[in-house]
Amino acid sequence: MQDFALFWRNRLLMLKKERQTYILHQVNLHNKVLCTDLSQHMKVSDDTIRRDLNELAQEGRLIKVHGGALSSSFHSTPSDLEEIYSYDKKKIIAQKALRLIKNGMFVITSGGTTILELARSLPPDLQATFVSCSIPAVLEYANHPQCDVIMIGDKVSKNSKFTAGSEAITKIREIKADLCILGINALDIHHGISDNDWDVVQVKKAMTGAAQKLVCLTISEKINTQQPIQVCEACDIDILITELPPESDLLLPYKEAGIQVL
Amino acid sequence: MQDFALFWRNRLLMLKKERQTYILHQVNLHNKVLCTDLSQHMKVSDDTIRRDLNELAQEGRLIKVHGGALSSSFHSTPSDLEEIYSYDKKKIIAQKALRLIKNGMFVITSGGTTILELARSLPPDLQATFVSCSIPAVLEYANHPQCDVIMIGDKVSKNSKFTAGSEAITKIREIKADLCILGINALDIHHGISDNDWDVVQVKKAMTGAAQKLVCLTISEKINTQQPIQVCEACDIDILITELPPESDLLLPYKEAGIQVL
DNA sequence: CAAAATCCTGCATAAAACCGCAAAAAACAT
DNA sequence: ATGTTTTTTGCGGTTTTATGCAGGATTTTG
Repeated sequence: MQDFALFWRNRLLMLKKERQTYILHQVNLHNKVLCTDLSQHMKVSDDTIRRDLNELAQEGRLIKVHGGALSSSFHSTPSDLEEIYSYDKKKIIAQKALRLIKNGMFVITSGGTTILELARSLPPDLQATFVSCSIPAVLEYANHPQCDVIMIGDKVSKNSKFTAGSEAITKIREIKADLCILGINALDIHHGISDNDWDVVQVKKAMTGAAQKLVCLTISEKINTQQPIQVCEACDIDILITELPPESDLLLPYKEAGIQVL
Repeated sequence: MQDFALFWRNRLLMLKKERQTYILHQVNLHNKVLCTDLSQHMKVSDDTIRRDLNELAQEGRLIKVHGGALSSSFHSTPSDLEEIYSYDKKKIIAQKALRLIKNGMFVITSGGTTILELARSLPPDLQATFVSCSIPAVLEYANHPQCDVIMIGDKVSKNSKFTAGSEAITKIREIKADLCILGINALDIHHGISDNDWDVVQVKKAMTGAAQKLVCLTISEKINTQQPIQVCEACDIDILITELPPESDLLLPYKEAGIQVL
């Protein structure tokens, strides 16, 4: 009977972190959560949930509103200023990445603002084929006069406007591109590339295996940071591009790990 | 199953901020919104909507006027009267088509401005799944708070921003949806539905076979016109929707051919 | 100018957020 | 182990927020 008690204790009491992970999952899935739903669902008081939401909101992982919370990616909000701030950096990154793309190449890319900047910067006389799951990226590529564009289809993940699912991954696995260019959200020498969205990670994982060379684009702020879910090891990266000069100290460990830094 | 309760409560209750985001979205799309429309759509009182509009107006996100609100982005006078006129027709068509879409349905649609208008008019509490090859349409569906969206992937046809090819057609053939809703460019009692783009026709052909019911949307100007390539026969259509009242003379032949006219 | 629609203002109410506080649990140190 | 500190959680009471409703004022419309 002690086992029984233990069972229920394990069943009913969710650790704080467990709860918060679950909350984030729900928020990213449904774009919104209600305090009352969550408290009923995991059998804790409203206050506890509210405290969780406030903490998560303070970390910027969601947006707290009266009655619940909304996904932060859902609503274009204060982070826009920061986006504008790093716009210049992304432009530099895009320029560096451009040098890798040659005529006739087959390139598979992720989404994200850095990739969008790359797509906008493509020289008009380039003739290449781009593959992506990201709807905004595909639209941007489609504006190019010469390049071919292939959209990977599947269920659309609404907050981030990209397709994800087993169909998408199967399709990506059928591809062997010349380059895979990923915009990444966290890179650490030990934890490799990581991200906080399950679907994004699955797709990126598939993409890393779908090309001869793996190129990663990121602003330097994201270097030496981690996110919950791993995409791949750092040593899987072939080329790393940031806005910093290649000889910067921050990048030294990655060079030593055999990554080409631009 | 516990998720089920959460599921429904999420759909019944709309957070204030959620509402306001939705309102802004509508305003930016249509350049105007009516208080009464909004309150009916989201099933809250006029007062609540008015308060929302006032708050948003105070933040400068829109311009409050008697009876509703206008987009603040370009309050330049609606220059193109014809544009507005055909917009009204399409809005009528969209409203009629809405009545066919029930909760839980699986709907496959084409692209085009009429379909876009339909996507924008979906009631916020609808829960359905939409499949499409059209990138603008998918983006529009993805803005809906509840509906699932599936993008069919393939090579992107740049001028019209939709995917087409054998992969897409194979994928469409795997689907059996409740409804297929096509925005069409030409309809004639003898030549059926026709279009002028080879890829569009191939995709539409596949779509007509991928659903139990075929619904066609078109403004009356396109009735009794022809285009070079045929999609299907007129008698394959189950339901025809135009901006005209169903008893209009123009539509008589189609009724006689066994098509339900709305 | 009159009727209809829309708005504002205050008020009532229910839900949600906040504030301490105390108990329980977990982590830590001895 | 055992006692101490820290963290986490739930509870009661209070304050704030969100929303609908009723009326009278105001605007639009024909």
